[in-house]
Amino acid sequence: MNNSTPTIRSVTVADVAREARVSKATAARVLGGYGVVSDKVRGDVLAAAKALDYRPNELARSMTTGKSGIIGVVVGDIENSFFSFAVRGISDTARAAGFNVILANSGEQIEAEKAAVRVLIGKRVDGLIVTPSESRDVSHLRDIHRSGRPLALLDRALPDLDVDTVTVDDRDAAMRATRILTDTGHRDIAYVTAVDFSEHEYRDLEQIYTSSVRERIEGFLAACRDAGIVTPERFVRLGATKPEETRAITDKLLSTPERPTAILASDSLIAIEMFKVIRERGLRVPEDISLITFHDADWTSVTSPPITVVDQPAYMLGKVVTELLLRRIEGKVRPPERVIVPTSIIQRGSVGPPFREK
Amino acid sequence: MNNSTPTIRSVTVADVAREARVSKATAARVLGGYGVVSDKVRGDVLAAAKALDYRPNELARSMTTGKSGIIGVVVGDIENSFFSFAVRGISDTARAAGFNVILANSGEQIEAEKAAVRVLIGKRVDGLIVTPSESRDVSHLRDIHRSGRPLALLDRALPDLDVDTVTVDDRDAAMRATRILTDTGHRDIAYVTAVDFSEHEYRDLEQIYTSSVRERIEGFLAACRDAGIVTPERFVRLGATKPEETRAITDKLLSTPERPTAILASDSLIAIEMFKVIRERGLRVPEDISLITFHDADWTSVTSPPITVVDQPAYMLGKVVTELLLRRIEGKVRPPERVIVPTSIIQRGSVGPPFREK
DNA sequence: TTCTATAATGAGACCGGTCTCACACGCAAT
DNA sequence: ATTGCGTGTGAGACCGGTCTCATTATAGAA
Repeated sequence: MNNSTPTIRSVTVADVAREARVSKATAARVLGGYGVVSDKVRGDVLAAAKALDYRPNELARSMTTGKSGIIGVVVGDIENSFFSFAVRGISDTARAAGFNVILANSGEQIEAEKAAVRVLIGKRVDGLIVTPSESRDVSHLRDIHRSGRPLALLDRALPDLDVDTVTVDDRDAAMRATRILTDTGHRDIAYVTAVDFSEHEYRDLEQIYTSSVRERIEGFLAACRDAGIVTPERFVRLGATKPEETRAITDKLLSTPERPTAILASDSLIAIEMFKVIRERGLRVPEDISLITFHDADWTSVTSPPITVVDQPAYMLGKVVTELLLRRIEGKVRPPERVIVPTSIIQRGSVGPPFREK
Repeated sequence: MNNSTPTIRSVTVADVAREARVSKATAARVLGGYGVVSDKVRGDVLAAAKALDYRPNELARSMTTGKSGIIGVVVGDIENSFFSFAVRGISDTARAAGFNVILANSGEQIEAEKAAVRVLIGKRVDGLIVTPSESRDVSHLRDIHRSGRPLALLDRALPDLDVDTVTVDDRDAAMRATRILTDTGHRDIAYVTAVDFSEHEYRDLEQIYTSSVRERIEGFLAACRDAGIVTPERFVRLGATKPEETRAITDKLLSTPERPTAILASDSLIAIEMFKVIRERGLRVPEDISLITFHDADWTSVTSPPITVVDQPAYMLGKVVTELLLRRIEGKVRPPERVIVPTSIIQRGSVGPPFREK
């Protein structure tokens, strides 16, 4: 009697076969649902399986078939509700197709991303969905692709990597959001984004290795220039990766006498922190400062005033990227697709004309 | 040249062994990091592995060892930020111990929960963390436990199932929150919760099969009775599982002339919807109606006024339950633990004396 | 009746690792 | 010179499925 290890050896096809008095091959046929078997034998095997409470070992099944039924997902930050929704879209779509999802968080660190990819490849996932945190180092992604395992990119495009990609119209969305601000009369607009960077100051686009971040800055700057604003980049701030960083950036931004009269935040985590700082400083939105943020997070509709947002269809993004990946897993050979999902702007109450005592 | 199937057969230990001119067993020894090998051979094998870009097949490894390095997690609703945080706590703790996580969403449906458990068992996860949606039907959980696979329960206890369990002090938390309301003078307090139920009316505790929901109702009713409120159950509402349901409940609750003067919401998803309805009806918080909710969701601190909440340490809950599970996976034999994590109440501005034109 | 096509079943290889066991070799003790 | 022991290596079974191929039984055709 071995009670040190309580693990009971699980029931295998061989056990069922023995119980049903048929060969392992035959039992496997009915249990695996392939090949042909007579109705009588099928009944016997099924009865034996039920009696023994047989549960197929998916691992062993995966070994031979080479398919694991698992999709690996690497996102930048699950805590960000934009990603939560995307992941929900991925999970739902995958599950509907009979796939499971292993989720890994890269924390936007390239090394963590590489490690996650390695682990998932080791687990022989049937395909990967990645939110690449950098466009400089894509060797690990190229490896996936080369190994024949389907790869699809979410939210961020990689110019060097020609695979299925689903993004939103970041550049355009940033332009439209900025235009709302300039049309209302703003000339001093801050753009605050989360790209990992030691300094908060922006120098030029060459610093930015994340496509979505870059395109949004481009769009922001373009719209500003269209409106005749001279050096719009003076109010671009990077590195709002954590609440404390965002707070520091916001504090500094609002402390100068020629502070911006409007802010465009690149995600809702940044915006909520900025909103808190704004309120703590006794400033009013939109009378003292206007605010627009990317992502229609739940909180944006319950503040006073509610916040004008760029609504990114995150769930849809996840759904579409998964559909693309699944098609490729099914072996359809076709040129890689680059889908750009349109965004819309939900105008609420956080934008007003600039306040400026002259 | 075979370009119909781009899948390149992956490099195996046998390939590496051949390249390094050693036996498969020896190559496996250095690659797997077990047994003894001479330094020379180790070098040869490692060089061959690097040259061939060998990646171990975790699936095959799991087959023989019986361990998959995966923890299965079944939660009620990932969209709920309480669970997001808990899952984050689980993921972080698991990853730190070298485990991966497969996440499944039950949507609080017992059948989906059973299906998820079956799939995860099939994948031979090393252990499971489940948020049981019902206490009536626990056969599938008992099966896990019986199969020798460690199981730990999150957020909800099961009286019949003696396994590691981590919950919060739901009853006590509900009492404390209610007492804040009664101390401020409220006599007509609504309690709105999310348990799946066709009707919204509450009859008795026998209806409730989810421990946390039940304990909270108990706590709420007890605190009301302590304050001398006669039939506190008249304002208990069930079935706020979706925004539309919550909206319907809230509308009905606020339409009657003897409407409640305070509300206690069992989660932040319910509370945000109620808050919206309250505002749409032109009611003010806390002048016209007081509001407390479970879970310190981000939005609760940016409304005007900010919302008083029961702060549940969701991340900590996930962390603790994972630690318990990991210990058991490591084979430590010990009696099951039931950990109750304390909550705290964060008083903000959503509670005031009852308004009543008499 | 004999031959052949077809259906049903069994035997065993295989997937890619782990791990047990046997064996060869070298060196110290007897 | 013989025995003994430890170290390093190889051969091959094993995990629990899938799947190919051979074999047998059965029915229909010649």
